[in-house]
Amino acid sequence: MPIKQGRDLLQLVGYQLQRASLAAEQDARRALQPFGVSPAKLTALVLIRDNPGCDQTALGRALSINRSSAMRQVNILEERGLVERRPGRDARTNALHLTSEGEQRLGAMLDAIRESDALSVSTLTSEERGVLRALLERVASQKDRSRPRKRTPAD
Amino acid sequence: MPIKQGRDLLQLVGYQLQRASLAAEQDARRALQPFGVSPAKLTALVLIRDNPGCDQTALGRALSINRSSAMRQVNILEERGLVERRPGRDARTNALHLTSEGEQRLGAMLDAIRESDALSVSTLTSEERGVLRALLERVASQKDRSRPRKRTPAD
DNA sequence: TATTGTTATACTCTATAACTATA
DNA sequence: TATAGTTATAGAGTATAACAATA
Repeated sequence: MPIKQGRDLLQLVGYQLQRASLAAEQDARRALQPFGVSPAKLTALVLIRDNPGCDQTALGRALSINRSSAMRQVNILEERGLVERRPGRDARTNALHLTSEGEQRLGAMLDAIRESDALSVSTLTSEERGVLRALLERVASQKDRSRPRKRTPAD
Repeated sequence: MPIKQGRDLLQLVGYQLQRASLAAEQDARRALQPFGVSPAKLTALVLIRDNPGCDQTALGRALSINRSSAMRQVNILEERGLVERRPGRDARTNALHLTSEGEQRLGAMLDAIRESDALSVSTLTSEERGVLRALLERVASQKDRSRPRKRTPAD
């Protein structure tokens, strides 16, 4: 017998967000499996491609992780030959770039993820998808989340 | 200098879902911190309260985790005196119930989470929140996610 | 002093695989 | 055979705290 989700959960936007996000993430993970990367790593690759020469700390901020965690991700992408560290704007920083292999593979990954994304929301009309994306963008980019904000994720 | 999110990311509903979900989850985590539980554990508590006597495997399915992972969560909730295992419908199964302390604490947790949830979507009108919840529900409960589905999370 | 990268360490959450005891 | 619980183990992802080099 299946479990009931009562009103206390269903009324929470955060609960629905989590469930929808998890479902889409699993779809994406499956689609990216042949490439051996997670959805988060694909995001990192796209950010590096679109911000060539960025440093690890900035990348981490964009991914909502701290620079130590960002380093780990970059290490993995570098080991796989997708990303390289070049000398940065000063002697402390690395400039991140995709390798040519990284650029090539990323193209195929994006094809796969676009297909998977469409499947994740295949029950919505094209207009509804637009509405959803716009509402989500407002929630995600809401600056004041009340409460004392001190650090950006934590560091 | 901040990092640019190009169109390749912004056009993906899954990307926006993940960002909005993460933001709301962090809000929830902060709100629940005084209670020492994560958002996922709150979900487990509500599901147990609303499905008294359910077993661990069913709980896991509702949480999209397998029975081994469900066990770990129940162990923690039991250690904290919020949940108890009683004899189940047959000798293999446990019947999960909230303790009286669990019921009491859950009430306060729900107050906190409702407030946090409202803050997470405070830039949306009440109507927009309803639209968002409805759209998310359809994405989350979409049954056919194409591709060969065999196991429910994995087991 | 502040910042970047780095390392070591630990924690949370999840999964897999195997075992047991039931059914 | 199939199912529920359990255990041991491993992996991914993140965090904290320190340190060195540089600004």
